[in-house]
Amino acid sequence: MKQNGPYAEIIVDLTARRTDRVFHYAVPADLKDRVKPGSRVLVPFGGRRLAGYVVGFGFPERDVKVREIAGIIDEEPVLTGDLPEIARWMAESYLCSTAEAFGRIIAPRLAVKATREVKLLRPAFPDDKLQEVLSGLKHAPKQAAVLREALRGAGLTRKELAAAAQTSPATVDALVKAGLLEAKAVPPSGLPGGGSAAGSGMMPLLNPDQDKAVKEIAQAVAGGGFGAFLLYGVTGSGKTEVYLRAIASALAAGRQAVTLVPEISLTPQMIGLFRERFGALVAVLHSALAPGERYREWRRIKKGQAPVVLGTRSAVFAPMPGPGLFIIDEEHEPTYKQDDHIRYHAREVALKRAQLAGAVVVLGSATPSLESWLRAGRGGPYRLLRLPHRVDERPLPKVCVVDLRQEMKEGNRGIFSRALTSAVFERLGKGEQTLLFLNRRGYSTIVMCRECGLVLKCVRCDISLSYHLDGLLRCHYCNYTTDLPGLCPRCASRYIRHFGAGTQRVEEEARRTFPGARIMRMDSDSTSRKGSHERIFSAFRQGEADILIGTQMIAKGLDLPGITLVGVINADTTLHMPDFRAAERTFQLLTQVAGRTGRGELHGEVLVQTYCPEHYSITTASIHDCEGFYRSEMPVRRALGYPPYSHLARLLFTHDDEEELKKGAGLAKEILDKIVTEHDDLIDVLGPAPAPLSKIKGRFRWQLVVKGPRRSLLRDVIKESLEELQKLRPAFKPAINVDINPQGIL
DNA sequence: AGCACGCCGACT
DNA sequence: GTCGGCGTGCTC
Repeated sequence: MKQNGPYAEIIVDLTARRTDRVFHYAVPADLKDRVKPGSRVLVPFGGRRLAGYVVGFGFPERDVKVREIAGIIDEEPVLTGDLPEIARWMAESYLCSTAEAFGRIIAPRLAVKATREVKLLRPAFPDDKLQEVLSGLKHAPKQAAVLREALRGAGLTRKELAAAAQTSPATVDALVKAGLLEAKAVPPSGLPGGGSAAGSGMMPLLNPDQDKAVKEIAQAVAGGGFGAFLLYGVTGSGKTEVYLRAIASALAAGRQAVTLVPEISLTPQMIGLFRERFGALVAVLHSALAPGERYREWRRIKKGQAPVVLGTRSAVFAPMPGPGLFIIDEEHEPTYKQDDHIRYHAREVALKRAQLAGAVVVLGSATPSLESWLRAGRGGPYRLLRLPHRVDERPLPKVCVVDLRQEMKEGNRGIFSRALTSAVFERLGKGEQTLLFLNRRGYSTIVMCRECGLVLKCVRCDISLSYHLDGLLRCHYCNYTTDLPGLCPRCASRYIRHFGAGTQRVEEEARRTFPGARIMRMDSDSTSRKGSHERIFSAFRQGEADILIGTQMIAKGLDLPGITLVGVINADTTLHMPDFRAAERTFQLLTQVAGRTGRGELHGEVLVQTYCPEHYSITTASIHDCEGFYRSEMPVRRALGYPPYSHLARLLFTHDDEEELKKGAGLAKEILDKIVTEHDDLIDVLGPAPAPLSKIKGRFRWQLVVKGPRRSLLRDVIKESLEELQKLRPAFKPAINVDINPQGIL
């Protein structure tokens, strides 16, 4: 960053290739002390005023008339440390403007000021009085719930506690007033005196695997250089404890640590766990924070007062002064990839920041992504740490695979197999709970033979063909099309057709099959209202229903100890998504679902219904064999040139006139082909083809899939083609959206 | 992205 | 003779 000149170098807040460069502005005398690198300022630009980011100081290259900065937006610089460099790297890697990257980094709008005390609440009575206190609250169930939450996660604020118990802060106040909860004030600038990092939490003993992992990570952190670990631990193997110890080692080295968790895991219990261990050193960042709270946390992080950061995806941009550790829990989760605006991957950003800062990255998962698994292999850049044993040594649940073809042959065409039906009846008889899990309904319809399980796939891309209203089957990668066959090409059955059942149909059939059972349904329809998601969970946890039917969202995160049976209605919907990650998603989903059961005292069983019982993603998931899955899937990816052996980009073209769109996408293809031949044919351009969702809000969508082994080359080729296309405007009509390494091709 | 400047058709 | 079409070019 240049510091040698009187003029502020500023990137203006515009998303256009032509303006994505430095502009120089004079700094008025009254702002001299406040305009610094990383400041956000207001500048005149053309006829209007724009926000701009100060990136340095210098002189304009040519003689231009320099205007004056009109004002300053924030009291202090917002882009400090490595963040400007990260923005440049993001602009480069994800093909967006620098201003956009800046915007994303400071995104959750930094409101102004608001700095007041935080009060953490904890129970104010001895443990042996608990029963007594709870029985005293028999007629105040809300208060009892609050108290239970306070016991689970010591050190939550009034609002957090209220949210955890699904009540209002007033209930919490009542308990404080009754003297059952006490408030401990923590100044927002709360480094406890003496520099002691520890909160009051007890440290559980480590098993040998955990101990080894902690030692290796701590050693790397102390070393002060870049390093990356894949912490591969089965469900319940105590990864979180390893994280907490690793964080302590970063604090000991005088550095800060960021822990990213998927949205769904950032529960009050999780926050409580961190606060218990690290007290006021913890800052929490997530989307639900009010602007004032967010700003408070942001400032504490920036000043180094809160060196333990816990948050969701965007917390990867937290402004730590000297980051020493980045932890990404459930690193395989697709939520770490932003799927609108700038399509960044938090894992990649964390790795980049760690490289810049000389920090350590820990990627934790029970089912690591293939990308990370490959990198943790022999000769790869990550070190593999294994936690093969569950802390409580409880066995993983038994998984049974039910062959729906067999059901079909024996005349059962319903949604529930006989095995699942009788297993549900068994739970109903014992008063235990069942979870019926329905994978998200395929957004595009696939065609399957119900007798032999054959799914028609593109011979070139190995992607399931989607059935379209025009009666054709089509590959969304390369646009190969074919007619819908009347008979199954493998077994000549007539029962080859498109299919898929929604949650409502499952609910109807469940009500018919299990009369008298209390059934709850949870999907995006029934949970659109905020908080209803949590409400359904808590009602179910309290035994208000026997059967819970739901989609994706119930597979993750939440504890439902009463469940002893999980039924996966149809594993094939995920398995045959028209996406190269379909098998991986299926494996992860089944593994996660299996992790939902047998968490309480009772042990659990999982029944997976499928027409493809011999598919490796199902056979390996059923015996909890992650590595077996990789052994089967990796060669497939390698043979077809998919990630992790290559990089893939999706260019999405949208326009409201379909003809113009097709023309534009075709033109883009020609231009890409031309550039690619200049580059040694290391890159494949597939399509154009209609996107799986071929029309959204009246806008048609077509896509090109570009893949190649080298990411930088892929990016350069796309960049060049985008520039060519821009030159052709306005004759070239469609809007273009680029996603480098998309998680799915929706 | 906006907003100007600029060079050709139908209006007072 | 003027209002306004939107092509193209710049913004410190």
